[in-house]
Amino acid sequence: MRADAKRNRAKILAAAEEVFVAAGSDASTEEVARRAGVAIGTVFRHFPTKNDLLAAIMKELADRLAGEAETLAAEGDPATALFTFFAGVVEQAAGRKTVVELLDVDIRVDSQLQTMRDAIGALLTRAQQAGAVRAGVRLDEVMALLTATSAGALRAGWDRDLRTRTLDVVFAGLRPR
Amino acid sequence: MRADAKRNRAKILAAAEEVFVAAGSDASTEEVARRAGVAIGTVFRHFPTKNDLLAAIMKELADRLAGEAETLAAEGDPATALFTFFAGVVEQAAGRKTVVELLDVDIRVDSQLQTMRDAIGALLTRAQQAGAVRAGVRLDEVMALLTATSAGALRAGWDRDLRTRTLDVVFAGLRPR
Amino acid sequence: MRADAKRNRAKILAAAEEVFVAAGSDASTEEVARRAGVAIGTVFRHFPTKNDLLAAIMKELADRLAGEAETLAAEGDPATALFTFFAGVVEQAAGRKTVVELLDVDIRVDSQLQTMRDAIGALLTRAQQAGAVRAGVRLDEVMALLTATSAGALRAGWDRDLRTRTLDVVFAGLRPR
Amino acid sequence: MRADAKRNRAKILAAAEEVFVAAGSDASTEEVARRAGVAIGTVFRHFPTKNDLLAAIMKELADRLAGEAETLAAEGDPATALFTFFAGVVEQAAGRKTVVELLDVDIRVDSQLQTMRDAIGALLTRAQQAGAVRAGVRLDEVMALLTATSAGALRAGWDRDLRTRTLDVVFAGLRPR
DNA sequence: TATGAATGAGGATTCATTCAT
DNA sequence: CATGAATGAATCCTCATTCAT
Repeated sequence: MRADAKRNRAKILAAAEEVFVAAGSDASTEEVARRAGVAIGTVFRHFPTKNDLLAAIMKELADRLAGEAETLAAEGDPATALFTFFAGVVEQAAGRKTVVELLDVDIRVDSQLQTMRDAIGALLTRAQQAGAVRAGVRLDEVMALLTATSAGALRAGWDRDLRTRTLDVVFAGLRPR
Repeated sequence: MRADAKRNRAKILAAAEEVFVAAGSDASTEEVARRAGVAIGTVFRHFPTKNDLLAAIMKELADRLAGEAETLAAEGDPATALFTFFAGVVEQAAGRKTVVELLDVDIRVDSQLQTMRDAIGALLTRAQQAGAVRAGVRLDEVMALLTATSAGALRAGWDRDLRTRTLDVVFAGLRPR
Repeated sequence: MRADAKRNRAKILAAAEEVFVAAGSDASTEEVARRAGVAIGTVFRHFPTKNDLLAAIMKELADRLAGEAETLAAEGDPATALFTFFAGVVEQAAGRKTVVELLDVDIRVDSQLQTMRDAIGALLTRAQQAGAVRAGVRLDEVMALLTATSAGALRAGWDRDLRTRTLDVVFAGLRPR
Repeated sequence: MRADAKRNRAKILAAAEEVFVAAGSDASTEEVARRAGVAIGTVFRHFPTKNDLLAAIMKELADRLAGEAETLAAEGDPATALFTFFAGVVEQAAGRKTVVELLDVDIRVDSQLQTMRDAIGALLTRAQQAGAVRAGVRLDEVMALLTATSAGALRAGWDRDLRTRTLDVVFAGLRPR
């Protein structure tokens, strides 16, 4: 791929994230093109269908989150890393920096997203080994809570205080009694 | 309003709930009319815009939930009523019996929904008085968790086991240490 | 169907015939709407896809031709009726009064067009019984020649003289030696 | 023109014939480029518009047919050469080996195609001199019948038997009584 | 009031053509 | 000269909304 094409691809992805986060996944592809500063044809050259574009955003997001989770698993304090990660994701959602709406679609099914699940799974295991999370908790419900609260923060527009208080409850629920 | 008009209004609301729950809020108004057995013009006579129709469904839902909450507040065990209610809402969402997607839109703003908030607030207060919920927990985060988990159950299609395990965490987080 | 709707349907069909004959079957549906004096949505309400519209024109044409053939079979001179009909079809094609382009699509397959085939078959049989057409000639090649010459007259714009001379050859080929 | 450019031109023409015959003349130029193994820009460098490309194919076809006709005129039996040529063209059309769709566009107008007309004219003259074709038959209707039956064989997909029977009628019509 | 036909803006997608690399 | 990315007009189709019947 040529340099300018790669640059455009990135611009389109960035614009798409903004647009779809702001207006939901039925915002128009035209709007994405406008925000990216390219013609509509360019969007479709890079992503042959609108769905491909949405999938690409999802993949990007999953990769980014997986990276963050892996870093924390490698470097962070096992007792707090999961909570740090969790809060960070919700924070990003609230800041419209990510596309949480897409998180709850097929997240357990799509093999492309397995990496992210694995990374978060590692955080969970380490937190449990450190005694920071109850042994009975499984990855499934952690993912469920993560997507649910991220989506809430994003769509319902929870303010900072509400986010904190809500996560307090969730984290308390995860900790051993 | 004439009797047949009132009957039509009810038919339309019922059809709209079915349709929007089944196909998301961008199902067509035509589809609602078809399911209700009326012509499209009749739908728009009762609800001048599609948004009005969605709002009416939301109101209906809020009223129904408020009723359930009030009943539980009046008759239920203060220590468990909130949890019972909470689980019931999530269960309805999972069973597509309600329109949770709409719950997180303006739920604190819309004065029409105040009643529901109040009813749930009463459940919370009583649970705290009974020592079943930590004193520091506020209604805002309870609502946040309720909408977030309901939406998750609905959209992401959590199965019964996952719903239970997820709510276990939330409820543990609400209880005193 | 309401009276105005029926009127519009007819206007659309007429416009479509004109447009598709003039510009080929990839003329735009917009153009048809414009020519019919209705909005684009009206065209699609009557014919949900462009293909449905093309099919409807074809059906209309087939019905009209079947009617003409039946009339001639009932009333005309057996020895000349087939030739009269044949020449009439080619003449209509030349006058852009019909949509010959569509004739050669699936004409033997589509059951809706069977009627027309049958009517022309009757003409052929009677012509053979009257000794005006060789016994060995089958309906298939008559249809083939009919569509081929009609399409030629339409698309290649044969003038009157050329049409006559071309049909002279064909008719001579059909007659007994 | 450089050697590689000439080679590209040929590759493009060959690919275009394949593509347009297979998918009709509204196949995309991209598809032609892909089949030719060149970039889209190269196609447009050689043929500034899609129409130019179609015209070039037509010219090629006309030249090839003219060649065949000339060979037959020089070497063949005058009494059968025209029929042989005629049947050969229809056969090629049926075998998708040529682009008959284009034959009926401006075939009398375009001076580039005069050669082909002349060659077929020679076949006709010789056939008439040999007494194999009626004296009154003119080149125009022979061309008309040729294009009409070729187009029919191509587009309507006449099978071998139907082609034979149809040409039998045409040839009978051309012969003296 | 109910009906359902008409409207027309909007949206996804395609493709001939241009032009920077 | 070749490449292939970018352009943007054009096309099919959908759907909220209006309005004649």
